[in-house]
Amino acid sequence: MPRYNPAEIEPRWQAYWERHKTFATDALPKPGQKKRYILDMFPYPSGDGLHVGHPEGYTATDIVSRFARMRGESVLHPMGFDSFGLPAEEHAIKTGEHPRVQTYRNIDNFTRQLKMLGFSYDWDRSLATTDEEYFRWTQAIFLVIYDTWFDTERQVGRPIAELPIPAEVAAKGAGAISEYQDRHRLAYQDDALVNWCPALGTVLANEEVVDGLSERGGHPVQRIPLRQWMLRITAYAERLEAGLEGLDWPAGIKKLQRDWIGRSTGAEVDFYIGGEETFAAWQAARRGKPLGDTPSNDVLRVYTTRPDTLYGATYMVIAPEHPLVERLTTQGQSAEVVAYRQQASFKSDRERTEGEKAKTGVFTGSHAINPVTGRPIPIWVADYVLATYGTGAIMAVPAHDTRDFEFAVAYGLPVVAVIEPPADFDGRDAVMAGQACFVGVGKVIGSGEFDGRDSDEVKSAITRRLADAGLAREAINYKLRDWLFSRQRFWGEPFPVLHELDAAGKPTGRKRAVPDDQLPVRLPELADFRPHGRPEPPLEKAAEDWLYVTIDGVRYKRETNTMPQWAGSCWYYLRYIDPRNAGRLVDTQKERAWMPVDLYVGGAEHAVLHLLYSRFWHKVLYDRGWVSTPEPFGRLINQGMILGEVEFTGYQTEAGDWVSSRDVRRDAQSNRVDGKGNVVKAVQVAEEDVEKSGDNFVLKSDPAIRIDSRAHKMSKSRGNVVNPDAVVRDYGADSLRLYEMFMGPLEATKPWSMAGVGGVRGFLDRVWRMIVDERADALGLSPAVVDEPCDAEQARVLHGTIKKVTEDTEGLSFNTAIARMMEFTNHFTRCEKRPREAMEAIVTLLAPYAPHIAEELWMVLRGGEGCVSLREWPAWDEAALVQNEIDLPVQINGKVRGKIFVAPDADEAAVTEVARRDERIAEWLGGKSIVKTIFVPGRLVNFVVK
RNA sequence: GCCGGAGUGGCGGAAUGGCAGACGCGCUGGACUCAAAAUCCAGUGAUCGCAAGAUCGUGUGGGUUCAAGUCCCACCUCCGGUACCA
Repeated sequence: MPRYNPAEIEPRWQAYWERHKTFATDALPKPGQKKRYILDMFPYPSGDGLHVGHPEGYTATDIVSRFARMRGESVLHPMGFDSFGLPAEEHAIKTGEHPRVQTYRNIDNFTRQLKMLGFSYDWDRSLATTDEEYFRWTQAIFLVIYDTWFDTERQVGRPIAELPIPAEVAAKGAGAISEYQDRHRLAYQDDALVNWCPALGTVLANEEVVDGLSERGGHPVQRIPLRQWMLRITAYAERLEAGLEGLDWPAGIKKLQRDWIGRSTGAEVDFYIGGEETFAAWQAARRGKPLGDTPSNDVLRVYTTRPDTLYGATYMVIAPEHPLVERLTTQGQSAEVVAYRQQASFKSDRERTEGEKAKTGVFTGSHAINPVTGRPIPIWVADYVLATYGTGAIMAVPAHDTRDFEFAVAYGLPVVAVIEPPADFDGRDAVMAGQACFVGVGKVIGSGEFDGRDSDEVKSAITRRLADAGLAREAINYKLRDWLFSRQRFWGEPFPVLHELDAAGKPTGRKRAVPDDQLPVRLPELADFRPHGRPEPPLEKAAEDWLYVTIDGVRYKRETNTMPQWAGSCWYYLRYIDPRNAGRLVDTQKERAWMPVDLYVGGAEHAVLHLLYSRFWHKVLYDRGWVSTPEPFGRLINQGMILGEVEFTGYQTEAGDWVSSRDVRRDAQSNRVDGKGNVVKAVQVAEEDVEKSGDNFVLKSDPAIRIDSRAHKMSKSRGNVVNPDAVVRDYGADSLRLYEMFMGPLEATKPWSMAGVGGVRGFLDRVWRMIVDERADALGLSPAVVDEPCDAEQARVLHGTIKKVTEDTEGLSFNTAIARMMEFTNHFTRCEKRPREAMEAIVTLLAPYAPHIAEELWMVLRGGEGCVSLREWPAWDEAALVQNEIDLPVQINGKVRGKIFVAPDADEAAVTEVARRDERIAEWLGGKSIVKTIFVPGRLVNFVVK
């Protein structure tokens, strides 16, 4: 009884592919073949093993890869592991087991699971970011970045040796030059705030801090300044933004990146703070002189995107950290300002910006002069202005900015409208009276010579006028900040940087790169992974012989920070191209041959950071001649999230009485309560106890009780996680693959359904029975499979299926391709005679989707002749698709009233003629006159009657 | 608040402006069986009707069109992201 038995078939074919290296990729694309680089976002090998979300994207790329190979393309389809990361280190702290041990154990498990699913990766190219041969090159790339400065004029990264040194710097000697270079490198050190948790004795990543408390333990977290490595990604803001244009990425992802980069255009304007008496003289002195890069010390410089509202600037605000705060604070205001600044310093950026809190601030006691009105306006300190954006100071225009308006209302500052809202604007009068805020475009008023013009047109006009007067200049700003690149962690790449020490063992401030022949800088062996209780990195605990090195007689201390997890994932796609190259990060010829990535599939959670960081590194490598394409990833697809099975949730009181979900609310303590305020608990309700009533689900036993139905994210705590191992055990890998592709569009969020897995398994069973004789003793062909050609209808189904599956696979519409293969199977299962050519074709079409069963059936059909995975993709015959008669809907006034059988290419006259003869149509037309006939050849005919 | 995405049978979903609900799950009935499972066949949006058939139907309200799930306007709900960037 040769039943379909995936548990036996699948491991056998996996072993076959591995033995024959079926999916090994040549070093270069085969001559004459199109190259296709198809990439998955590689996983972090967590201890929990593969999640069913992983195989979703991996199956999609596997189908595309197998399909491309069958169409004669050279495919590069690799897989690896993003294996640095916090969990392994935490595990080490807890158990004392080295992170490396756990990491590679997890990688082995992931590899086993991925192989179990039959993905056609070239496993010889597999890599892990924790491999020394890999991070040797991560360190080398860091040194390329370290060796690069950004030439703003030419918008290109160049070797630091080419950085022009100003004469006055050069005059001060080697130390000054080196310091000057350090200030211009794309990798530089700066003091930055880190999350230090004294209770845990460790520094935390931002993701580990929730509401100012540590995620684990809930201990308070302080922000303390520490010397950090930064990467100057802001230098590339312009190019990262511009480069998005040509990418075949989802529009939403591009927009997210654009918003993250946050380019805005406007003006920098200098406001005089030297007092009213000297204003005129100052103004005269400024005339005709362009604004310098550093503002003179008698002005407060602001950045604004709304120069058109300058006449309405009634006060100014500076950030609490602004360098001018102390100078601007008068004696009388000092106590208040000092207190306010101190209070603000306790809050993290996140706390300061979260929620729609009331705005707070204090008056400095000083005034600036509005350069266009000549009137003095007060300068306030408020934390709604961020020191890290623009100039850290703003001109406040309460009439035309909601934040400024709120602040002005709170502190009784004047609101002066300088833009008149359009006549049809609702709160027009309130705006004009200074009681509301209007942010739109309108007519400029109260602005001297600019009155009466459109506000958006005045923007540049006013900037030009001020620029002539030496008071402003056009400016571009980005929200993007430089990338804080160091972590105080053990399990990461060490920085290949050495800090020079003087004879006394004190740092001189000078640094040098670790020489290339000394890479990689390996992690030291630590006896103990527990935090040492100081905010410095764990590597400070390393043995002296690791920590200190002498080169050419100079003693150095190693950098002890490590790189963030992003580092390894920034460039892994390049290493796959040439994974064992010991001399270069990637061979130039191979890189030119395979790059860019043609299809990149992964979760939307990486829409911003990973994809932005990778693009940044890639552009630096491009500028420095290491790679040949300006962008790494040509086409990007985000797979949707897979949710747990749909759950029905009801609510019960303590006493066990049902409460309708309509009456359940959250109280102030966020308990669930019923209408009377009694606390209720959520309980799961079985599907069979629930029925639909109107738009809602209700309890069958009591239709007055409404039940919630929803699918939730899979989570351990919810207990709805689906384990791929169990699915493969119960249904087989082909069923898991096929189900995940059949659930719905790749990019959609969709709930899991184990019954649905059973459904596609049923389909594979049917395919099996269509071809295999299940009643025979040995594996052999069903007697229904015959060496005869298809009849006309079979040919139509066959060629229609080839066409649909080909087009849908190309378009990544896997769900509809599978549906079509099901229709094929339904049709041929009903046929007494199943022509061999049709059976061979369906097995070939199925091969990318369910490769194991396809190989097995191919063996049955062809008796072990070759391997279907490498077979040529079938072509369809358009001629087989044409029908000699179709049923054409006949509409009367847009409603289908009948169908007629006509030739597909019948013309309007013929169709009308046949339709009029049709009994039912004639009845509908009876006594009415046809005003108009709409005829769509081959689709329908519509009579408009009166 | 803002920015995305989505609302179609009991459920997942399908539909270049042209027959709404392909395909799958579930359900109902039938065949096979002593019986069950498995398999095969048929049916399955709602309402009315013995039937032929009719009417309604893609979140809501309006509009464009011979024709709207699809296009336009206004709104509602859900999901995801984001948080004072001047």
